[in-house]
Amino acid sequence: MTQDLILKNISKHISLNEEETAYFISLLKYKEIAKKDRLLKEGEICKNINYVHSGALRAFYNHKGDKEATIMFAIADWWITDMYCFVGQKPAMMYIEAIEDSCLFQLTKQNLDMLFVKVPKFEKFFRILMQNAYIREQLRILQNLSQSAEERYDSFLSKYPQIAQKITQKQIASYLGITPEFLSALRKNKAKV
Amino acid sequence: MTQDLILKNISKHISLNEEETAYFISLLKYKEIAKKDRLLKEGEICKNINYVHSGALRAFYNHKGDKEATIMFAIADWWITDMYCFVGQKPAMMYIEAIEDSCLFQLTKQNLDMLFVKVPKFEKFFRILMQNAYIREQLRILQNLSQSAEERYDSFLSKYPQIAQKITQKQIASYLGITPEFLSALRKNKAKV
DNA sequence: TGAAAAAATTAAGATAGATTAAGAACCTAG
DNA sequence: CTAGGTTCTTAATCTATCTTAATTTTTTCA
Repeated sequence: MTQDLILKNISKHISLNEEETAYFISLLKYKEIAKKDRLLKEGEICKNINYVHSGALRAFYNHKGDKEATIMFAIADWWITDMYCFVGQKPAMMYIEAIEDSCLFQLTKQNLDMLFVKVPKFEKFFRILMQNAYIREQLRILQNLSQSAEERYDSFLSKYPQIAQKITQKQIASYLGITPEFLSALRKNKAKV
Repeated sequence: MTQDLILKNISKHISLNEEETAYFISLLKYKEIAKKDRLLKEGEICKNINYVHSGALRAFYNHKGDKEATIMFAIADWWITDMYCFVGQKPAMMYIEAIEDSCLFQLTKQNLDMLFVKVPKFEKFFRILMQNAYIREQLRILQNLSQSAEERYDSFLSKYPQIAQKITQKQIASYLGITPEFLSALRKNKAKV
């Protein structure tokens, strides 16, 4: 367990002195989670924002108790939470589940708020993090509105090859908004050509 | 032309003293735009982020020269830009068009960057703005993945009644990701019941 | 005010993608 | 190493939504 990676992630956008670094580290909680275990369940208060040190996670929404809609994947060096419920400390709408054994650093809402007060530079860091997340989601919407399932599958593979390796077809399908059966048919078609 | 509204918008999340207020106002450019005119065209560098003082705007992506995908609407007291292209000062992917005669306050990227340096509180303001935008887009993705066109139409009407009044069926359809013909059929169905 | 343009509706035929069901190929835990 | 559970595939059938095209209604602006 080392904070090197998360500090490097932070240093992409802001520089911290020793004191600030030490304070930041003091607020982090280290957590290991086994494959298939859940970090967050629907209805629970979403207490933490999570930095993925290693492993892979998936956030999904369980629609009417059966169909799963995958909201996002997160692999090493990504941040993940149910942002809506985290910022409002409301019961979660989604599940967050480990796809592999994973190591995380967690920040509670309370600690993050303290961090913003004591080291205001972190406002900038999270401003950029939220900005990038917004841009990513907006691009995904644009693709969902304008592309066919096959085009979206191709985009996904070329944009997130490292993620595609780690997950099942079923999970890819639930991210693309199609059934696993239809994805299977798409793949068969592509293989032919 | 008065900055009251935009200052009130800012004061929802941060407080400014007189000097900061004056400096902020000095960076704003006031702009009026007539219905149907375009604030931004595909390929142009996206120079500004825009606060809507009055009126209404629509951001859309023009897919393969024909189908339009509406990314967002913005009415009074909203902010709008092509965020991806604004932050990277890249050629825009989208069009931004006035739905009605509108009045805006604009901030260039350069002025916004200066603002962040001189009044770091604005990092917090934009952190919250981006956070809310991210949450909104993520919720929209969730709905696109898990709901039928009719359910999305109902959500849109109940979430944005003020916007729904100002726009055409065609624009609603392009926001929902369906054809105007199909939306018309949905509406006919609802009217029956 | 009236002509032209744009939007909305209707309806018929087409299709992308869903559903169901069954078998084959895998994990994974005991 | 094996049994039971997932996951993946295949194929038939079904359905939500698209396409096209014609007609009506509404809006625009000269």
